[in-house]
Amino acid sequence: MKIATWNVNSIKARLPRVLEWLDDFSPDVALLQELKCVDEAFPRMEIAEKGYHIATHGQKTYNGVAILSKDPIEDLQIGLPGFEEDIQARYIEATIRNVRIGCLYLPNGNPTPGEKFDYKLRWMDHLVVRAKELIASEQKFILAGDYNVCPKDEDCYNPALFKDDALCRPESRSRYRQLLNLGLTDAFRTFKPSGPDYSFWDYQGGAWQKDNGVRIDHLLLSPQAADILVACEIDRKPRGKQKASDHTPVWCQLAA
DNA sequence: ATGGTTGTGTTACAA
Repeated sequence: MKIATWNVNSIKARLPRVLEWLDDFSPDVALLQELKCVDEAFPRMEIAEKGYHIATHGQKTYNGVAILSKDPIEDLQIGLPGFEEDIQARYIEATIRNVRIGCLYLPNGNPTPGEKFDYKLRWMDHLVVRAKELIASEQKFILAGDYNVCPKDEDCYNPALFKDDALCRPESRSRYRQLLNLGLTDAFRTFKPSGPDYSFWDYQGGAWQKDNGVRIDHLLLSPQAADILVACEIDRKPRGKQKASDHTPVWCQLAA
């Protein structure tokens, strides 16, 4: 079972890239972020034609998350449980083939300090609470998406430049580590314990050509899911194409 | 350097 996460930066602008990726990579589950459209505007028909069930949580202009799945989508949950007052469309969760899967788009949080950074930290606190609940259920689960967190300096091409960036701030990193300390596994680091491997490159300044990137898209696995993890990779190919998203897909394979 | 990307949706804001 291949599960991929991809911040597409507008599903409307990215539809040709997404459709060719579904053909080429053929994920069993695709978790998309930054749809930038309401549910009614999601290109449901084009994606269903590729053989996917679809669940979306959209919003006008900003944010928006979706789950695409070859298998039926069960027990759909819209929004982060316990954070019902959040009006931004940043979380969707469902069960697919007996695996609980959360698709998240964490707030960017810049500039720091400020209201946006406070919102990011509050959002992460609620995510930790949700992760604790899922851990207690002892089921196979994955929390994947655009975390907007560089876990360590090695996940950033220029840590000094990002010293005060919300992606690298100690407050963001400590909350990310809280998730790991609950027993969650960073699927990517299971196979590549160290090194510069990025999932986002800014559109500006030739960042992609210079490999000036950051690793901020993650798949975190519960112990029961990590037990059956067989692969995890960053697929750089989509980032090199015309009209690319600024993020590239990250995927893992479970023996399920 | 007086620059600089992309997307949304109207001309500023978010990333």
